[in-house]
Amino acid sequence: MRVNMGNKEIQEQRIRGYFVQATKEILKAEGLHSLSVRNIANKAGYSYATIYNYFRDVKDLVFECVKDFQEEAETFVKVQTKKSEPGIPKIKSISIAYINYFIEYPGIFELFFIEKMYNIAGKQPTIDLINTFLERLCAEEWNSMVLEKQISQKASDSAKVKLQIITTGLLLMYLHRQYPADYKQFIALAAKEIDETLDNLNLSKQSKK
Amino acid sequence: MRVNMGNKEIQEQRIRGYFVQATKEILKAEGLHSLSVRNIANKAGYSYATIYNYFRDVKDLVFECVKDFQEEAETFVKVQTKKSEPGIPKIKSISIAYINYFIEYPGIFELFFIEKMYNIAGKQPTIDLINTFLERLCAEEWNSMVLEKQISQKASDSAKVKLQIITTGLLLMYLHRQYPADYKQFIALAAKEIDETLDNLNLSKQSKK
DNA sequence: TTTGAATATTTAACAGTGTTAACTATATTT
DNA sequence: AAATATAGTTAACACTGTTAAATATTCAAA
Repeated sequence: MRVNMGNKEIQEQRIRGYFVQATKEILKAEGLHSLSVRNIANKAGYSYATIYNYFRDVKDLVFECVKDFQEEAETFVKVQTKKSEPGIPKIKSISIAYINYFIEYPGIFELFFIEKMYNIAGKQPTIDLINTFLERLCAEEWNSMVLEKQISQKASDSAKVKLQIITTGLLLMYLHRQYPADYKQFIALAAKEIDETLDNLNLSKQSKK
Repeated sequence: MRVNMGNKEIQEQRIRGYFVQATKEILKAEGLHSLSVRNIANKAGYSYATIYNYFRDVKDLVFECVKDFQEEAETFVKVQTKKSEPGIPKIKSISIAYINYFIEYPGIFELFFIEKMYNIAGKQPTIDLINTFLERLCAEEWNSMVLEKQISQKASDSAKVKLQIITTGLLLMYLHRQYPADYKQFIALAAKEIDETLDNLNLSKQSKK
Protein backbone atom coordinates (compact mmCIF):
# COMPACT_ATOMS: atom_id res chain seq x y z
CA MET A 1 0.00 0.00 0.00
CA ARG A 2 2.62 2.47 1.05
CA VAL A 3 4.81 1.37 -1.82
CA ASN A 4 2.03 1.90 -4.33
CA MET A 5 1.36 5.35 -2.98
CA GLY A 6 5.03 6.12 -3.54
CA ASN A 7 5.00 4.75 -7.06
CA LYS A 8 1.91 6.72 -7.84
CA GLU A 9 3.58 9.90 -6.76
CA ILE A 10 6.73 9.09 -8.71
CA GLN A 11 4.71 8.45 -11.86
CA GLU A 12 2.69 11.60 -11.33
CA GLN A 13 5.84 13.64 -10.92
CA ARG A 14 7.27 12.05 -14.05
CA ILE A 15 4.30 13.06 -16.16
CA ARG A 16 4.28 16.54 -14.67
CA GLY A 17 7.91 16.62 -15.72
CA TYR A 18 7.03 15.81 -19.33
CA PHE A 19 4.69 18.77 -19.47
CA VAL A 20 7.19 21.04 -17.76
CA GLN A 21 9.92 19.94 -20.16
CA ALA A 22 7.72 20.59 -23.18
CA THR A 23 6.79 24.00 -21.82
CA LYS A 24 10.42 24.89 -21.21
CA GLU A 25 11.41 23.94 -24.73
CA ILE A 26 8.69 26.06 -26.31
CA LEU A 27 9.42 28.95 -23.98
CA LYS A 28 13.10 28.97 -24.83
CA ALA A 29 12.68 28.48 -28.53
CA GLU A 30 9.55 30.45 -29.34
CA GLY A 31 8.72 32.58 -26.31
CA LEU A 32 5.66 33.12 -24.25
CA HIS A 33 3.45 34.36 -27.09
CA SER A 34 3.51 31.11 -28.99
CA LEU A 35 2.80 28.91 -26.02
CA SER A 36 -0.53 27.14 -25.88
CA VAL A 37 -1.98 24.31 -23.89
CA ARG A 38 -2.44 22.41 -27.12
CA ASN A 39 1.12 22.69 -28.38
CA ILE A 40 2.51 21.89 -24.95
CA ALA A 41 0.41 18.73 -24.80
CA ASN A 42 1.36 17.87 -28.34
CA LYS A 43 5.08 18.11 -27.56
CA ALA A 44 4.62 16.15 -24.35
CA GLY A 45 2.76 13.38 -26.18
CA TYR A 46 -0.60 13.81 -24.49
CA SER A 47 -3.95 15.28 -25.30
CA TYR A 48 -4.52 18.88 -24.26
CA ALA A 49 -7.06 18.08 -21.56
CA THR A 50 -4.64 15.79 -19.76
CA ILE A 51 -2.74 18.83 -18.53
CA TYR A 52 -5.66 19.64 -16.26
CA ASN A 53 -5.19 16.36 -14.41
CA TYR A 54 -1.74 17.53 -13.36
CA PHE A 55 -1.97 21.32 -13.16
CA ARG A 56 -4.72 23.64 -12.02
CA ASP A 57 -4.29 25.71 -15.16
CA VAL A 58 -1.71 26.59 -17.78
CA LYS A 59 -0.23 29.44 -15.73
CA ASP A 60 0.46 27.02 -12.91
CA LEU A 61 2.33 24.85 -15.37
CA VAL A 62 4.24 27.76 -16.82
CA PHE A 63 5.38 29.02 -13.43
CA GLU A 64 6.62 25.55 -12.57
CA CYS A 65 9.40 26.24 -15.04
CA VAL A 66 10.82 29.11 -13.02
CA LYS A 67 12.87 26.94 -10.70
CA ASP A 68 14.42 24.97 -13.56
CA PHE A 69 15.29 28.10 -15.50
CA GLN A 70 16.86 29.64 -12.42
CA GLU A 71 19.09 26.63 -12.04
CA GLU A 72 20.08 26.88 -15.68
CA ALA A 73 20.68 30.60 -15.37
CA GLU A 74 22.74 30.05 -12.25
CA THR A 75 25.17 27.72 -13.99
CA PHE A 76 25.21 30.06 -16.98
CA VAL A 77 26.21 32.90 -14.67
CA LYS A 78 28.74 30.81 -12.78
CA VAL A 79 30.51 29.76 -15.96
CA GLN A 80 30.65 33.32 -17.25
CA THR A 81 31.96 34.79 -13.99
CA LYS A 82 34.36 32.11 -12.89
CA LYS A 83 37.44 34.26 -13.41
CA SER A 84 36.14 37.49 -11.92
CA GLU A 85 37.97 38.70 -8.86
CA PRO A 86 35.88 38.60 -5.68
CA GLY A 87 33.89 41.55 -4.35
CA ILE A 88 32.46 44.36 -6.43
CA PRO A 89 34.02 43.20 -9.72
CA LYS A 90 32.40 39.79 -9.34
CA ILE A 91 29.04 41.33 -8.51
CA LYS A 92 29.35 43.44 -11.63
CA SER A 93 30.03 40.47 -13.87
CA ILE A 94 27.29 38.42 -12.24
CA SER A 95 24.83 41.20 -13.01
CA ILE A 96 25.98 41.42 -16.61
CA ALA A 97 25.78 37.66 -17.05
CA TYR A 98 22.31 37.68 -15.46
CA ILE A 99 21.22 40.26 -18.00
CA ASN A 100 22.76 38.34 -20.87
CA TYR A 101 20.88 35.20 -19.93
CA PHE A 102 17.57 37.00 -20.39
CA ILE A 103 18.78 38.62 -23.59
CA GLU A 104 19.48 35.16 -24.93
CA TYR A 105 16.04 33.92 -23.85
CA PRO A 106 13.55 36.79 -23.94
CA GLY A 107 10.74 34.32 -23.35
CA ILE A 108 12.22 33.55 -19.96
CA PHE A 109 12.39 37.24 -19.09
CA GLU A 110 8.70 37.46 -19.93
CA LEU A 111 7.92 34.48 -17.75
CA PHE A 112 9.91 35.99 -14.88
CA PHE A 113 8.76 39.59 -15.03
CA ILE A 114 5.95 40.16 -17.50
CA GLU A 115 3.48 37.30 -17.11
CA LYS A 116 0.92 38.23 -14.50
CA MET A 117 -0.29 35.87 -11.84
CA TYR A 118 -3.86 36.23 -10.86
CA ASN A 119 -4.38 33.30 -8.50
CA ILE A 120 -1.68 34.57 -6.19
CA ALA A 121 -2.77 31.80 -3.83
CA GLY A 122 0.12 29.39 -3.56
CA LYS A 123 2.33 31.28 -6.00
CA GLN A 124 3.96 33.60 -3.47
CA PRO A 125 6.96 31.25 -3.20
CA THR A 126 7.51 31.56 -6.95
CA ILE A 127 7.23 35.35 -6.81
CA ASP A 128 9.79 35.41 -4.01
CA LEU A 129 12.03 33.10 -5.99
CA ILE A 130 11.99 35.57 -8.86
CA ASN A 131 12.36 38.71 -6.79
CA THR A 132 15.34 37.41 -4.87
CA PHE A 133 17.09 35.68 -7.75
CA LEU A 134 19.76 38.25 -8.58
CA GLU A 135 20.27 38.83 -4.86
CA ARG A 136 20.86 35.12 -4.36
CA LEU A 137 23.31 35.00 -7.26
CA CYS A 138 25.35 37.72 -5.55
CA ALA A 139 24.72 36.62 -1.99
CA GLU A 140 28.09 35.02 -1.44
CA GLU A 141 29.97 38.13 -2.53
CA TRP A 142 27.84 40.50 -0.50
CA ASN A 143 28.14 38.32 2.56
CA SER A 144 31.90 38.11 2.50
CA MET A 145 32.17 41.85 1.88
CA VAL A 146 29.99 42.57 4.87
CA LEU A 147 31.93 40.04 6.91
CA GLU A 148 35.21 41.68 6.01
CA LYS A 149 33.69 45.07 6.86
CA GLN A 150 34.27 46.36 3.36
CA ILE A 151 30.68 47.49 3.36
CA SER A 152 27.86 47.87 5.85
CA GLN A 153 24.93 45.48 5.90
CA LYS A 154 22.62 48.40 5.23
CA ALA A 155 24.57 49.59 2.21
CA SER A 156 24.68 46.12 0.73
CA ASP A 157 20.94 45.66 1.18
CA SER A 158 20.35 48.95 -0.56
CA ALA A 159 22.65 47.99 -3.40
CA LYS A 160 20.92 44.64 -3.89
CA VAL A 161 17.60 46.40 -4.39
CA LYS A 162 19.14 48.96 -6.73
CA LEU A 163 20.67 46.24 -8.88
CA GLN A 164 17.34 44.44 -9.11
CA ILE A 165 15.52 47.60 -10.17
CA ILE A 166 18.13 48.68 -12.68
CA THR A 167 18.54 45.30 -14.38
CA THR A 168 14.79 44.85 -14.65
CA GLY A 169 14.34 48.36 -16.04
CA LEU A 170 17.15 47.92 -18.54
CA LEU A 171 15.83 44.61 -19.78
CA LEU A 172 12.28 45.86 -20.15
CA MET A 173 13.33 48.98 -22.03
CA TYR A 174 15.56 47.03 -24.39
CA LEU A 175 13.43 43.96 -25.01
CA HIS A 176 10.07 45.71 -25.23
CA ARG A 177 10.92 49.25 -26.33
CA GLN A 178 14.15 48.70 -28.23
CA TYR A 179 15.97 51.19 -26.08
CA PRO A 180 18.84 51.45 -26.68
CA ALA A 181 18.53 50.68 -30.37
CA ASP A 182 20.98 47.78 -30.60
CA TYR A 183 22.68 45.25 -28.37
CA LYS A 184 26.06 46.97 -28.42
CA GLN A 185 24.62 50.18 -27.05
CA PHE A 186 22.41 48.29 -24.65
CA ILE A 187 25.17 46.30 -23.03
CA ALA A 188 27.37 49.38 -22.81
CA LEU A 189 24.59 51.22 -21.02
CA ALA A 190 23.94 48.27 -18.74
CA ALA A 191 27.62 48.10 -17.79
CA LYS A 192 27.71 51.84 -17.16
CA GLU A 193 24.64 51.79 -14.93
CA ILE A 194 25.82 48.79 -12.95
CA ASP A 195 29.28 50.24 -12.56
CA GLU A 196 28.02 53.57 -11.32
CA THR A 197 25.59 51.96 -8.93
CA LEU A 198 28.33 49.92 -7.33
CA ASP A 199 30.97 52.63 -7.44
CA ASN A 200 28.77 55.16 -5.69
CA LEU A 201 28.53 52.54 -2.99
CA ASN A 202 32.23 52.79 -2.14
CA LEU A 203 31.97 56.54 -1.98
CA SER A 204 29.18 56.29 0.54
CA LYS A 205 31.47 54.15 2.65
CA GLN A 206 34.25 56.69 2.76
CA SER A 207 32.01 59.63 3.62
CA LYS A 208 30.08 59.51 6.87
CA LYS A 209 26.47 59.37 5.82
CA MET B 1 -14.77 67.94 -54.70
CA ARG B 2 -12.11 69.36 -52.44
CA VAL B 3 -14.77 70.09 -49.84
CA ASN B 4 -16.03 66.51 -49.96
CA MET B 5 -12.53 65.15 -49.53
CA GLY B 6 -12.24 67.32 -46.45
CA ASN B 7 -15.56 66.18 -45.06
CA LYS B 8 -14.65 62.59 -45.70
CA GLU B 9 -11.47 62.96 -43.75
CA ILE B 10 -13.24 64.75 -40.93
CA GLN B 11 -15.83 61.99 -40.69
CA GLU B 12 -13.18 59.31 -40.85
CA GLN B 13 -11.23 60.96 -38.07
CA ARG B 14 -14.41 61.26 -36.02
CA ILE B 15 -15.13 57.57 -36.26
CA ARG B 16 -11.52 56.68 -35.51
CA GLY B 17 -11.98 58.87 -32.47
CA TYR B 18 -14.98 56.85 -31.31
CA PHE B 19 -12.93 53.67 -31.37
CA VAL B 20 -9.99 55.32 -29.68
CA GLN B 21 -12.24 56.75 -26.98
CA ALA B 22 -13.83 53.35 -26.33
CA THR B 23 -10.40 51.74 -26.16
CA LYS B 24 -9.15 54.36 -23.72
CA GLU B 25 -12.12 53.86 -21.43
CA ILE B 26 -11.67 50.10 -21.29
CA LEU B 27 -7.92 50.45 -20.85
CA LYS B 28 -8.28 52.80 -17.92
CA ALA B 29 -11.09 50.94 -16.23
CA GLU B 30 -10.27 47.29 -16.89
CA GLY B 31 -6.74 47.13 -18.22
CA LEU B 32 -5.13 45.56 -21.23
CA HIS B 33 -6.14 42.00 -20.41
CA SER B 34 -9.87 42.62 -20.76
CA LEU B 35 -9.60 44.49 -24.02
CA SER B 36 -10.99 42.88 -27.13
CA VAL B 37 -11.91 44.02 -30.57
CA ARG B 38 -15.49 43.01 -29.84
CA ASN B 39 -15.92 44.96 -26.63
CA ILE B 40 -14.23 48.01 -28.12
CA ALA B 41 -16.62 47.94 -31.06
CA ASN B 42 -19.54 47.36 -28.75
CA LYS B 43 -18.68 50.41 -26.65
CA ALA B 44 -18.10 52.49 -29.76
CA GLY B 45 -21.47 51.44 -31.18
CA TYR B 46 -20.19 49.56 -34.20
CA SER B 47 -19.75 45.99 -35.26
CA TYR B 48 -16.37 44.41 -34.57
CA ALA B 49 -15.36 44.18 -38.22
CA THR B 50 -15.81 47.91 -38.75
CA ILE B 51 -12.63 48.51 -36.80
CA TYR B 52 -10.65 47.03 -39.66
CA ASN B 53 -11.87 49.77 -41.99
CA TYR B 54 -10.18 52.35 -39.78
CA PHE B 55 -7.20 50.50 -38.29
CA ARG B 56 -4.84 47.92 -39.70
CA ASP B 57 -5.30 45.79 -36.59
CA VAL B 58 -6.22 46.09 -32.96
CA LYS B 59 -2.67 46.88 -31.85
CA ASP B 60 -2.62 49.84 -34.19
CA LEU B 61 -5.77 51.07 -32.52
CA VAL B 62 -4.42 50.49 -29.05
CA PHE B 63 -1.21 52.38 -29.72
CA GLU B 64 -3.19 55.32 -31.03
CA CYS B 65 -4.17 55.92 -27.41
CA VAL B 66 -0.60 56.62 -26.35
CA LYS B 67 -0.62 60.27 -27.38
CA ASP B 68 -3.90 60.99 -25.59
CA PHE B 69 -2.76 59.28 -22.42
CA GLN B 70 0.49 61.22 -22.49
CA GLU B 71 -1.42 64.46 -22.67
CA GLU B 72 -3.56 63.37 -19.75
CA ALA B 73 -0.52 62.26 -17.79
CA GLU B 74 1.21 65.54 -18.54
CA THR B 75 -1.57 67.63 -17.01
CA PHE B 76 -1.74 65.16 -14.11
CA VAL B 77 1.95 65.70 -13.49
CA LYS B 78 1.75 69.46 -13.91
CA VAL B 79 -1.05 69.76 -11.38
CA GLN B 80 0.80 67.63 -8.86
CA THR B 81 4.09 69.48 -9.22
CA LYS B 82 2.93 73.06 -9.55
CA LYS B 83 4.35 74.15 -6.23
CA SER B 84 7.69 72.37 -6.43
CA GLU B 85 10.71 74.62 -6.49
CA PRO B 86 12.62 74.57 -9.77
CA GLY B 87 15.61 72.39 -10.48
CA ILE B 88 16.30 69.03 -8.89
CA PRO B 89 13.36 69.19 -6.46
CA LYS B 90 10.94 69.70 -9.34
CA ILE B 91 12.48 66.86 -11.32
CA LYS B 92 12.03 64.65 -8.28
CA SER B 93 8.37 65.47 -7.89
CA ILE B 94 7.76 65.12 -11.63
CA SER B 95 9.23 61.62 -11.48
CA ILE B 96 7.09 60.70 -8.50
CA ALA B 97 3.97 62.06 -10.15
CA TYR B 98 4.85 60.19 -13.34
CA ILE B 99 5.07 56.99 -11.35
CA ASN B 100 1.82 57.68 -9.54
CA TYR B 101 -0.03 58.15 -12.80
CA PHE B 102 0.87 54.62 -13.84
CA ILE B 103 0.05 53.27 -10.41
CA GLU B 104 -3.40 54.75 -10.79
CA TYR B 105 -3.79 53.23 -14.27
CA PRO B 106 -1.81 50.00 -14.50
CA GLY B 107 -3.44 49.28 -17.85
CA ILE B 108 -1.74 52.35 -19.25
CA PHE B 109 1.64 51.21 -17.93
CA GLU B 110 1.07 47.94 -19.73
CA LEU B 111 0.23 49.74 -22.93
CA PHE B 112 3.33 51.91 -22.63
CA PHE B 113 5.90 49.31 -21.60
CA ILE B 114 4.55 45.77 -21.70
CA GLU B 115 2.56 45.40 -24.90
CA LYS B 116 4.83 44.28 -27.70
CA MET B 117 4.75 45.69 -31.17
CA TYR B 118 5.48 43.32 -33.92
CA ASN B 119 4.79 45.41 -37.03
CA ILE B 120 7.39 47.93 -36.02
CA ALA B 121 6.80 49.52 -39.42
CA GLY B 122 5.28 52.92 -38.80
CA LYS B 123 5.23 52.56 -35.05
CA GLN B 124 8.72 53.91 -34.37
CA PRO B 125 7.27 57.38 -33.66
CA THR B 126 5.08 55.88 -30.95
CA ILE B 127 8.01 54.00 -29.44
CA ASP B 128 10.02 57.22 -29.37
CA LEU B 129 7.08 59.02 -27.83
CA ILE B 130 7.06 56.50 -25.00
CA ASN B 131 10.81 56.32 -24.51
CA THR B 132 11.23 60.07 -24.29
CA PHE B 133 8.12 60.82 -22.26
CA LEU B 134 9.66 61.26 -18.82
CA GLU B 135 12.54 63.11 -20.40
CA ARG B 136 10.10 65.51 -22.03
CA LEU B 137 8.24 66.03 -18.79
CA CYS B 138 11.51 67.13 -17.17
CA ALA B 139 13.00 68.84 -20.22
CA GLU B 140 12.32 72.38 -19.07
CA GLU B 141 14.02 71.85 -15.73
CA TRP B 142 17.05 70.11 -17.20
CA ASN B 143 17.43 72.79 -19.84
CA SER B 144 17.41 75.68 -17.44
CA MET B 145 19.83 73.87 -15.14
CA VAL B 146 22.23 73.31 -18.00
CA LEU B 147 21.77 76.89 -19.11
CA GLU B 148 22.58 78.17 -15.66
CA LYS B 149 25.61 75.90 -15.55
CA GLN B 150 24.33 74.08 -12.50
CA ILE B 151 24.98 70.84 -14.34
CA SER B 152 26.75 69.74 -17.48
CA GLN B 153 24.85 68.62 -20.55
CA LYS B 154 26.51 65.23 -20.30
CA ALA B 155 25.53 64.74 -16.68
CA SER B 156 21.93 65.72 -17.37
CA ASP B 157 21.70 63.33 -20.31
CA SER B 158 23.02 60.54 -18.13
CA ALA B 159 20.53 61.39 -15.39
CA LYS B 160 17.60 61.39 -17.81
CA VAL B 161 18.44 57.86 -18.88
CA LYS B 162 18.92 56.73 -15.29
CA LEU B 163 15.53 58.11 -14.29
CA GLN B 164 13.87 56.32 -17.18
CA ILE B 165 15.46 53.01 -16.27
CA ILE B 166 14.75 53.28 -12.57
CA THR B 167 11.12 54.36 -12.87
CA THR B 168 10.42 51.61 -15.39
CA GLY B 169 12.10 49.01 -13.22
CA LEU B 170 10.29 50.14 -10.08
CA LEU B 171 6.91 50.10 -11.79
CA LEU B 172 7.44 46.68 -13.31
CA MET B 173 8.60 45.15 -10.05
CA TYR B 174 5.70 46.59 -8.09
CA LEU B 175 2.88 46.13 -10.58
CA HIS B 176 3.88 42.69 -11.83
CA ARG B 177 5.86 41.17 -8.97
CA GLN B 178 4.38 42.92 -5.95
CA TYR B 179 7.73 44.20 -4.89
CA PRO B 180 7.70 45.96 -2.53
CA ALA B 181 4.69 44.34 -0.89
CA ASP B 182 2.48 47.41 -0.53
CA TYR B 183 2.11 50.91 -1.92
CA LYS B 184 3.55 52.64 1.14
CA GLN B 185 6.79 50.72 0.88
CA PHE B 186 6.83 51.05 -2.87
CA ILE B 187 6.52 54.81 -2.95
CA ALA B 188 9.09 55.15 -0.19
CA LEU B 189 11.53 53.06 -2.20
CA ALA B 190 10.76 55.00 -5.36
CA ALA B 191 11.43 58.29 -3.59
CA LYS B 192 14.66 56.93 -2.15
CA GLU B 193 15.93 55.71 -5.50
CA ILE B 194 15.04 58.91 -7.30
CA ASP B 195 16.55 61.03 -4.58
CA GLU B 196 19.80 59.13 -4.57
CA THR B 197 20.04 59.17 -8.33
CA LEU B 198 19.69 62.93 -8.43
CA ASP B 199 21.80 63.62 -5.37
CA ASN B 200 24.75 61.62 -6.65
CA LEU B 201 24.52 63.91 -9.62
CA ASN B 202 25.41 66.98 -7.58
CA LEU B 203 28.30 65.15 -6.00
CA SER B 204 29.70 64.32 -9.42
CA LYS B 205 29.61 68.01 -10.19
CA GLN B 206 31.65 69.00 -7.16
CA SER B 207 34.29 66.34 -7.60
CA LYS B 208 36.27 66.29 -10.82
CA LYS B 209 35.40 63.02 -12.46
C1' DT C 1 -36.90 61.38 -58.17
C1' DT C 2 -35.18 57.27 -59.47
C1' DT C 3 -31.41 54.47 -60.95
C1' DG C 4 -26.70 52.82 -60.56
C1' DA C 5 -22.35 52.80 -58.56
C1' DA C 6 -19.39 53.51 -54.73
C1' DT C 7 -18.80 53.20 -49.97
C1' DA C 8 -19.78 51.81 -45.22
C1' DT C 9 -21.26 48.34 -42.12
C1' DT C 10 -22.57 43.93 -40.64
C1' DT C 11 -22.91 38.95 -40.63
C1' DA C 12 -20.75 34.56 -41.25
C1' DA C 13 -16.88 32.00 -41.13
C1' DC C 14 -12.10 30.44 -39.92
C1' DA C 15 -8.45 29.28 -37.08
C1' DG C 16 -7.00 29.99 -32.90
C1' DT C 17 -7.21 30.30 -27.36
C1' DG C 18 -8.20 28.07 -22.28
C1' DT C 19 -11.20 25.18 -19.82
C1' DT C 20 -14.84 21.71 -18.45
C1' DA C 21 -17.84 17.61 -18.87
C1' DA C 22 -18.76 13.40 -20.82
C1' DC C 23 -16.94 9.43 -22.75
C1' DT C 24 -13.49 5.68 -23.49
C1' DA C 25 -9.66 3.07 -22.55
C1' DT C 26 -6.46 1.36 -19.15
C1' DA C 27 -5.11 -0.41 -14.58
C1' DT C 28 -6.15 -2.13 -10.11
C1' DT C 29 -8.75 -4.69 -6.77
C1' DT C 30 -11.87 -7.99 -5.44
C1' DA D 1 -12.63 -12.78 -14.89
C1' DA D 2 -15.72 -9.04 -13.28
C1' DA D 3 -16.25 -4.82 -11.05
C1' DT D 4 -14.29 -0.64 -9.90
C1' DA D 5 -11.29 3.13 -9.87
C1' DT D 6 -8.12 5.89 -12.55
C1' DA D 7 -6.08 8.04 -16.68
C1' DG D 8 -6.68 9.89 -21.08
C1' DT D 9 -9.21 11.53 -25.01
C1' DT D 10 -12.88 13.69 -27.57
C1' DA D 11 -16.48 17.03 -27.90
C1' DA D 12 -18.19 21.17 -26.59
C1' DC D 13 -18.32 26.02 -24.88
C1' DA D 14 -17.13 30.66 -24.75
C1' DC D 15 -13.85 33.34 -25.95
C1' DT D 16 -9.95 35.67 -29.17
C1' DG D 17 -8.36 38.37 -33.85
C1' DT D 18 -9.08 38.61 -38.62
C1' DT D 19 -10.98 38.13 -43.46
C1' DA D 20 -14.49 37.53 -47.15
C1' DA D 21 -19.04 37.76 -48.50
C1' DA D 22 -23.43 39.81 -48.00
C1' DT D 23 -26.16 43.72 -46.82
C1' DA D 24 -27.21 48.74 -45.99
C1' DT D 25 -26.29 53.20 -46.83
C1' DT D 26 -24.75 57.28 -49.22
C1' DC D 27 -24.13 59.95 -53.24
C1' DA D 28 -23.78 61.44 -58.24
C1' DA D 29 -25.79 61.30 -62.59
C1' DA D 30 -29.84 60.75 -65.61
